[in-house]
Amino acid sequence: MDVTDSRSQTGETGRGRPSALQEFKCPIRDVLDRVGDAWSVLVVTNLAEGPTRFNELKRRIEGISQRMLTVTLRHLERDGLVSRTVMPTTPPQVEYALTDLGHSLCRPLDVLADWATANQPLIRASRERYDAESGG
Amino acid sequence: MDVTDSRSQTGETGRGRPSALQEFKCPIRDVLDRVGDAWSVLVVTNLAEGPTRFNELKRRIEGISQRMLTVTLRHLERDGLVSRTVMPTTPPQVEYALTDLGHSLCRPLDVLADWATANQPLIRASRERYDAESGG
DNA sequence: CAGAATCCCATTGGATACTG
DNA sequence: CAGTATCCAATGGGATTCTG
Repeated sequence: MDVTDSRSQTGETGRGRPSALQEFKCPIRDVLDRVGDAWSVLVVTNLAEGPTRFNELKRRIEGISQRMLTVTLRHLERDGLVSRTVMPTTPPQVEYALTDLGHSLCRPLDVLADWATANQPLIRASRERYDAESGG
Repeated sequence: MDVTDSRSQTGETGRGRPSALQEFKCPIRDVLDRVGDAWSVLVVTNLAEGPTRFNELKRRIEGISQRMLTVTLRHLERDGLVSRTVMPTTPPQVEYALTDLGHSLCRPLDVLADWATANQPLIRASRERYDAESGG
């Protein structure tokens, strides 16, 4: 199963990915990795509005597969960014919510999003210019 | 060759990855992707100190492969975050530097890094707790 | 020095089917 | 509803080799 991360404790897979920076390169890389993950950001953003149930999240984050939503939520829960509450009903309901730590991430995320939004036009333009010069 | 991104213009690979959010999900995702990329951040951080040549970068970002440094620099150049200057010497020297846009990214990056640094202990602790409960 | 090209395995992640 | 398990295609990225 690919949900378990016991691998990440050895820090060495053999070849695969660097794993290098994970340990000795940049001590905060593993934290940043979660931000780089597209789905994680989407999930955190959605949960910022309030506690949400599994399928509601799945519906809102249109395009995410069931598997990735599960995996992403597990990661966020493991990191203490998201809490998971099971309601003993039939059928069972599970509610996900941001923890305080999770909420605290929203600010840095907003700063980054603001930068991205503000500079997206320049970046897009730069890409078109680059592609035009390369291709022609 | 995997350096070309003509794929990203169609926005559809067939199955592979979502590519979904790339276009219609989160318009700034493609920008954020660059931040999520471990190497990109490392390169930008290093260039923030001043213009640097290829092999000097490779030496400083210990662990990066030649291929990934090339690919990463191309991406950053395409996005207009990094400039590439070829000095007509023998042997040729190529100097990479942050553009104004590249420099402007440093602030949001710092904010994020500060958050990561400040909260890493909590996250680590949460992970250990989670792993202990799951494993035991 | 600064890359480009090739080879190839490891991880990613969608699709699908099954469970409590 | 809220997952878990399995299968498999596509991508990521290190290692290696070759060039101007």
